Amino acid sequence: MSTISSRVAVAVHVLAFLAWKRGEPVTSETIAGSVNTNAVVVRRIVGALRNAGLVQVQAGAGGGAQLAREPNQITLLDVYRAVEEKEELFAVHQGSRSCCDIGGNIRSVLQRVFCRAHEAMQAQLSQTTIADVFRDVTGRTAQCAGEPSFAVPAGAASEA
Amino acid sequence: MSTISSRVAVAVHVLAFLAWKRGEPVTSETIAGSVNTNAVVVRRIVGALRNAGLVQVQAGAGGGAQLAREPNQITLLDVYRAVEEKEELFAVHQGSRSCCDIGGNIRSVLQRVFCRAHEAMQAQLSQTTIADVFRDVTGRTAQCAGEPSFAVPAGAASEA
DNA sequence: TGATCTGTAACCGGCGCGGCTACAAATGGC
DNA sequence: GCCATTTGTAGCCGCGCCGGTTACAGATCA
Repeated sequence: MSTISSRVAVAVHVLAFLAWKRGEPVTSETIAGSVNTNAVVVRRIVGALRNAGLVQVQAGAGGGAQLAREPNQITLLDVYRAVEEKEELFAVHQGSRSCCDIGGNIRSVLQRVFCRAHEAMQAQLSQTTIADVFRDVTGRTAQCAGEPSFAVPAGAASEA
Repeated sequence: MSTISSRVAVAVHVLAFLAWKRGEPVTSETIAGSVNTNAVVVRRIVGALRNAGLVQVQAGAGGGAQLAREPNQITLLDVYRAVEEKEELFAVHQGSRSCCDIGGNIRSVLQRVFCRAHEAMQAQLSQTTIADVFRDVTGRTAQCAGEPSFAVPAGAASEA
């Protein structure tokens, strides 16, 4: 279980919405209407996006949030890092150091392997921008192929 | 936050331990000593590995778990899929369908993008085997490629 | 000044996870 | 057959994260 929190998805939604309402400040209440959540939740996420320099926010009457960059200059990796401050994707337990070679040394090995996997995921995220998402969302419900193929020799080990 | 549960890390640890105690059944109590956790937790994870065909388990006196494949025939992707039945890595909210184009269509777009990222991570996991982990942990190469007793596919549950 | 909007703290309920106990069932030694 | 060992699994608990909500101070503009 334990998925990555929906903050990433909500943040992408917010940025796509701001790309739509280009130029005018949008209030957290309005955004919350599209995202279908609470305005405070939106403000929390917008705050993280502001800290990352992805949006500009102005308080007070007539205020709201706007994009701080061109949509094609914001990758989903930027968004991921802005709202998910986790540094490790995989949790690693603490092996028993006084038992055997395995328990004493496996932690660092696992951290290295899992870090590579995490980086591969982030590299893929960096290939998509808010502009891409905006185009796919607004452009006539672009064909949603639900079954992507797998470019991995995974079966090699699972049947051998 | 919300990391992937430590079950993956524990499962890899268990398999590396079984690769070390090659040939003899190992009890959940013994494994728990190396992993530094509870025996029931180990049994839960070993059960998942058994369902995935990665280990053989025998109940009763003198029982325990053994590898069901060569260590170099078990990838971390196999392990990940065995213990983490989650199909989606990223949680995606439900946008408001009655608001605008964004809220109504973003869900499928996000699912597609996040699915690609998830697959990239899995592809990287498939590049590492239990034999690799065992070698890195112990500094030795796994004693593989000489043990014929392990090629038994399914029918022979009891050996020796 | 008053209305609007952000920023943030505080609290809540839900849920996944790991640790733990307890017990039935399977298994092998005697 | 009997007993010790071990798995399998059902519960229960506490912890921590997450999203939802209320409340309120500060900023901003007409």
